Amino acid sequence: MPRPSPVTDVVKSLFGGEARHAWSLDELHEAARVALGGADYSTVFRAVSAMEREGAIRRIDLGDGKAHYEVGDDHHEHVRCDSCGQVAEVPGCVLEDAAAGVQNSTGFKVTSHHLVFTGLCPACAETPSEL
Amino acid sequence: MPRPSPVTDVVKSLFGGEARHAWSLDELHEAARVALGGADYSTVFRAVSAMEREGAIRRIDLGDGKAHYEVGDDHHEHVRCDSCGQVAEVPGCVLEDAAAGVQNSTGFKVTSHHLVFTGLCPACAETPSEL
DNA sequence: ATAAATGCAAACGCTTTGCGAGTGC
DNA sequence: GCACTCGCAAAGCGTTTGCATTTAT
Repeated sequence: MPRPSPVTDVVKSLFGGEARHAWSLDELHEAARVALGGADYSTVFRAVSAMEREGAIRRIDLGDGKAHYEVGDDHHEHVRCDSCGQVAEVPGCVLEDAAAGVQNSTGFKVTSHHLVFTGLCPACAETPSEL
Repeated sequence: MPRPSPVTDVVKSLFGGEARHAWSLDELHEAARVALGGADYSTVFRAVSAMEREGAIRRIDLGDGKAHYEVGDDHHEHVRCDSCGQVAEVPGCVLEDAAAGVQNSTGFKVTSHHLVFTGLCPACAETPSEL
């Protein structure tokens, strides 16, 4: 077994922790950097890659050009704030049956889907001046 | 006014033409290169950017890491084949009301969404050996 | 001359990899 | 000594931009 792996451990704990979902590599890197005295981007990347390979986390694309990762237990969709970038998750999956419809209308055998709602989070929706 | 602009013209015509949807820059570049004797990637990019700026086309993200563009009249979703990458469009928009649900459950003011189904196109679903 | 389109090459942002050094066991 | 993690630096990949050239008016 591996012995000390501060960076990797921190990354793992980050996913274990709080309600934070959909980490980007930047965010993970920054968090790791803060938690320890410093951590390299590539090390964080490798930790994340390993976790993804093991199936512990899943990579998702939120349409902002960056890769995001989240713990891969349940399947759900996301809402991303156009203004601040905050991401929240949508409780249920509204698409289970929609997939069937798609299959009928296009002939594609739908195996998965990828949905992101965008809009404004409660906070940004209130502030008169957005970005 | 601009005078001769072979590349740009070809790009525009490509969008006007056939049933081809969701062009990637590569595809546009290749098509333009074939149509004329040659065309530069950046020129194609600029033509596309201009069209996007004018609202003639819309950029969409199909989750394959590349930018895709399509004529921006109606709003619809996509199905992309995991095997060959072919993209088909899904007739209706199944999400109009779903967005309302999301808004209720998350508090986000949903202004847009971005959905891509993935799976296997009819052809790839039949062939026993896929990529 | 002027304005515009083009090609070329290089910059960029983010992801990914090669490699050498440090370190528990 | 070995296996493993880490950091550094550089490579990749796709997108974007700067600049000099050509060309139709």
